[in-house]
Amino acid sequence: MAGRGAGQRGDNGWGEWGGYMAAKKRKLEEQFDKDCMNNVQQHERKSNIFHGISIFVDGHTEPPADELKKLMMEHGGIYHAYYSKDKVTYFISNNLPYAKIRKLKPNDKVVNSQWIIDCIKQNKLLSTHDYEMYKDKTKSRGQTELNFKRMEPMKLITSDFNVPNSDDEENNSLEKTSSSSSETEEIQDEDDDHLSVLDAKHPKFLETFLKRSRLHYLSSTAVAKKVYVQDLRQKTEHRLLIDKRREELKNKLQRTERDYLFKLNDEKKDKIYMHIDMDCFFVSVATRNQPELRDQPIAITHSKGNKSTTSNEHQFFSRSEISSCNYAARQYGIRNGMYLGKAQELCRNHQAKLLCLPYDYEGFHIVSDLFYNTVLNYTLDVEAVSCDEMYVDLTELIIYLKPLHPLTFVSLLREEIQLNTKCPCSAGLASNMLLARLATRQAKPNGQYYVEKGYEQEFISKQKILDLPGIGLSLLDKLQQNYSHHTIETCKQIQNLFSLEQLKTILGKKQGQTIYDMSRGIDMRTLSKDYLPKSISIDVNYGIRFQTFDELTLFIKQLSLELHKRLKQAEQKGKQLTVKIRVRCSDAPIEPEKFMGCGKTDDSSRLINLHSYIDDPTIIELETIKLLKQFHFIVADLRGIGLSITQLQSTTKNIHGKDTNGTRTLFECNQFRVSKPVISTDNNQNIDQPSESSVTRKRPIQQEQTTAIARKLTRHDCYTPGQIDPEVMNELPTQIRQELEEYLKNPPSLPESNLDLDRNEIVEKSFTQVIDHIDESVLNELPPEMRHEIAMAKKLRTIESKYPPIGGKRLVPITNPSNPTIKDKSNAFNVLMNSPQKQTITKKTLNSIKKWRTETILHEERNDPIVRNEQNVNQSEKLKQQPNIAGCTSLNDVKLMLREWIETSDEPNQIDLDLFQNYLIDLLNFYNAEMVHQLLIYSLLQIKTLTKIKWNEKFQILINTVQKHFGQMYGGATMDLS
DNA sequence: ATCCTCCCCTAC
DNA sequence: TAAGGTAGGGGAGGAT
Ligand SMILES: Nc1ccn([C@H]2C[C@H](O)[C@@H](COP(=O)(O)OP(=O)(O)OP(=O)(O)O)O2)c(=O)n1
Ligand SMILES: [Mg+2]
Ligand SMILES: [Mg+2]
Repeated sequence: MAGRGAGQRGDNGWGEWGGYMAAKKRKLEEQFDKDCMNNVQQHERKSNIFHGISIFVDGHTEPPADELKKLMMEHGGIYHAYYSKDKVTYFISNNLPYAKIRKLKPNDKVVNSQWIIDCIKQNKLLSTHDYEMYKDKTKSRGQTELNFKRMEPMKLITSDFNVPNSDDEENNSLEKTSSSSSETEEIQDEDDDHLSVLDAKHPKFLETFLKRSRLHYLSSTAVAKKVYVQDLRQKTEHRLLIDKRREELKNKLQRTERDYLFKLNDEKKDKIYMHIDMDCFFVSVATRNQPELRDQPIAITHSKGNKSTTSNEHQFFSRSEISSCNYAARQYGIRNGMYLGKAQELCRNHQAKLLCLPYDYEGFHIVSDLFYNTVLNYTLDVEAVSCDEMYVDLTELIIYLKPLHPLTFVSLLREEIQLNTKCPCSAGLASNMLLARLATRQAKPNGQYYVEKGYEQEFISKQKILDLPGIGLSLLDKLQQNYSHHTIETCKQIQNLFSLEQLKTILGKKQGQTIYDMSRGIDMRTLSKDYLPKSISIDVNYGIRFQTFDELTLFIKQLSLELHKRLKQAEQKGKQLTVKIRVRCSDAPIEPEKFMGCGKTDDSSRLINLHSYIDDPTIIELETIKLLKQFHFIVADLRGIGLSITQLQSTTKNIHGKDTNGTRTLFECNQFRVSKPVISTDNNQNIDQPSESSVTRKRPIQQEQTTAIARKLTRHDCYTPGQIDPEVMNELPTQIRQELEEYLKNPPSLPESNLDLDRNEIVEKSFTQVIDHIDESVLNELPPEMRHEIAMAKKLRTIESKYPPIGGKRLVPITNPSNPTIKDKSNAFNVLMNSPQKQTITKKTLNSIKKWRTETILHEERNDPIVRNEQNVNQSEKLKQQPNIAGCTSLNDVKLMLREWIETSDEPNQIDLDLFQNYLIDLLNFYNAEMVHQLLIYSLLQIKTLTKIKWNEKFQILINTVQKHFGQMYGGATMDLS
């Protein structure tokens, strides 16, 4: 109460707030209208009271950060998007979490945002004295526990501000953390890392994140290996090397009886596939020089695992993910991908201690290269799967070495791998890839298994469905839905319980067929040897915490640049850009359990067709922002973003992809390529080093250019007349610039964007951005009209209803708006606000629910597959649900709501209008034209009797739209509304 | 029918 | 604390 005392706000204060609220839309309009490429924003200078003051806003404040930013700029101050020790004079925060309070340095001042408001109100720089928070802490460090107790009253004082729900946890964690004597040293050691260590606002975030992300490592190395194998395949030197190695092997082989007995029935048709995979790869690598450790349970995590605890206390449950765990750990039920906390718990139950080792990316590289090269020394019939795994077609090799049992060779091969890498691996052999892969599972750890001819049926029958590649919990769940009386587990059950037709109905045509085949051990795939990328993308769903659109823009710039680099590296350009966002579900807490994680989100994506093949970072950035603006989301709620380039075309290869033997570059990820790969195997027979062989290779494009262009032009209509062919520009030194110029001349069209409406929506978006930060007590004192507006906006976010597609223009048939049973689970607002134009709300909403279920099942319980599939809402059932608006379904309720709406607003808000319009269309689709008719009549009557003149025009548009829809349904008829 | 967009799922 | 990326297959349902 102190900060914004009642006395202060009386006349002046609230008028100002009102004005402030009213001015908001205009200001935000300005902000979003400005050139996106440039973050520098012009602000009208109103005073200079904050001259020399710079602030850093942390946590959730009221008003929100972007408002504070504007206020600072308007009054001569500086706003920093990211904390920097030297530049920032004040932290602005209403509720620093304890973790951050702990790290405050002696001179750091945390000031309540009210200070800024009050300064502006009085038009002078006030002392921060009365606004400082956590003061005691900053004066006497090293006595954290005491300090905190003295801080308590301070917190109480600020209790009329938003207090994060995490507060309690923080309090609880105090005793333990504060007693550590090394606490203060830690603080001093931290420098720029100071606060909010690294979220996506930090300029180095992306770099750091990618460097540390294991999943990024996996993705990038998988591609790298595919490229590597493909490159090698075209090298004659390497083929000679293989011949030599095979010859050597043949000479030193010591055959036993089984070798002489082994025969392929038909050397032309029979196949021997091998799937080979390193055992607990990351752990094996990390322990390859201390194999004595391997008897105890080990996991690879980012967390050191020190905080391991003997209690179940919430705050010590580590959400650091286990990348890989060894077999000693698996014995206790620990699995890859499991949270460390859970693993520690499992260990504790067995009186064991889990050893946590850090990632050794350099080691992974070395071992992975050795692993690949050891195999590739014998054959090029290899399909890379990942850094620790590949398929090999052994047929030809075994024929060459005959008489030889395949397992004899595999034993030798695995021995050699073990020798070279000091890491174990396992291999599965069979007549097709599927069975080979399943055999590997059987073989692990450190073993091999051959599903020989005649044993295939027996083998497949006992396999678990979940072990089939491509079948996960979701698909299994779908099957389970149809057989609730059995627990479906094995392939045998699939064989017996489902006909092909059934499977196709349940899972779709292709997946049905695939599962039908797989459950019978049938797999007709062959090694795919021609690797052609179909998409190149970058996703970040971690550490995404923005407060202003500018911060987001800055991050997009980095993403675009990174994506550009990847395209370059892959020598690809693309014609299509897809932007994907993840937005915090409204029912999800602001901060998820996992630190800096994305939590439960609603996802949306949208693509744009570019008019030419591009890889330019600026274009990517520009288009991304354009696409981004078509979504409706609250910047602070953004939790993830992804850019993807598709419709790729090689910049060096023949267009028709008819494999011009040329030149494929090694698409390697620089972050992880910390040292040159070790290429020598023990036997000193080497394969060319991947990176130098292909990355630097000059490409022979000139000769092919004209034909390439000719072919391309006949193949695609991707060039508008008069446009310079990018293929030609390609070879010019100023290529990028020209491309950009060209692009700017002919920007791709955004089919349904309507500028006016766009802007309108963004304003609304910005408005909704604030509503969460409005305190209840504040709300109550607002004038009725404003209160209503806020209430409506809030409703929109919590009710199950829909929001019109971008541009609001296109009329789409909307079949089903809502389902009350979903209401609490899925955030309709995010889903619907971001719904694609051309899709029904129904579908998107249903998907969202499904996803919610799956995520609950897969993520929260993902290591506990027993807990799944309960409340599945039948889709056809959903279609029968009443449409509703703001939770109202009955005619009377809706009428009451309408009346309130019309009564309290002089002018209808577009969001509300759209909401209503779509509700009416829902009703039509629900064959309740009668209700539509009554509601429209009623509304018109209200507008008339309450003399809301400004409503007429907008409402007429709504009516026209509804009429049109009505006409479509009823053969051109119109409703009589007179 | 087939294509297109926007998803979802799976795998490492 | 923690580093939840990405490629590719495929389905739903509207557009053509
Ligand atoms: N959820 C996962 C799965 C895997 N990986 C990483 C770590 C693994 O070591 C590597 C290889 O994955 P595998 O599926 O081959 O698993 P492992 O090699 O660890 O064990 P296995 O012996 O079962 O192959 O990928 C990961 O980071 N997160
Ligand atoms: Mg493995
Ligand atoms: Mg593997």
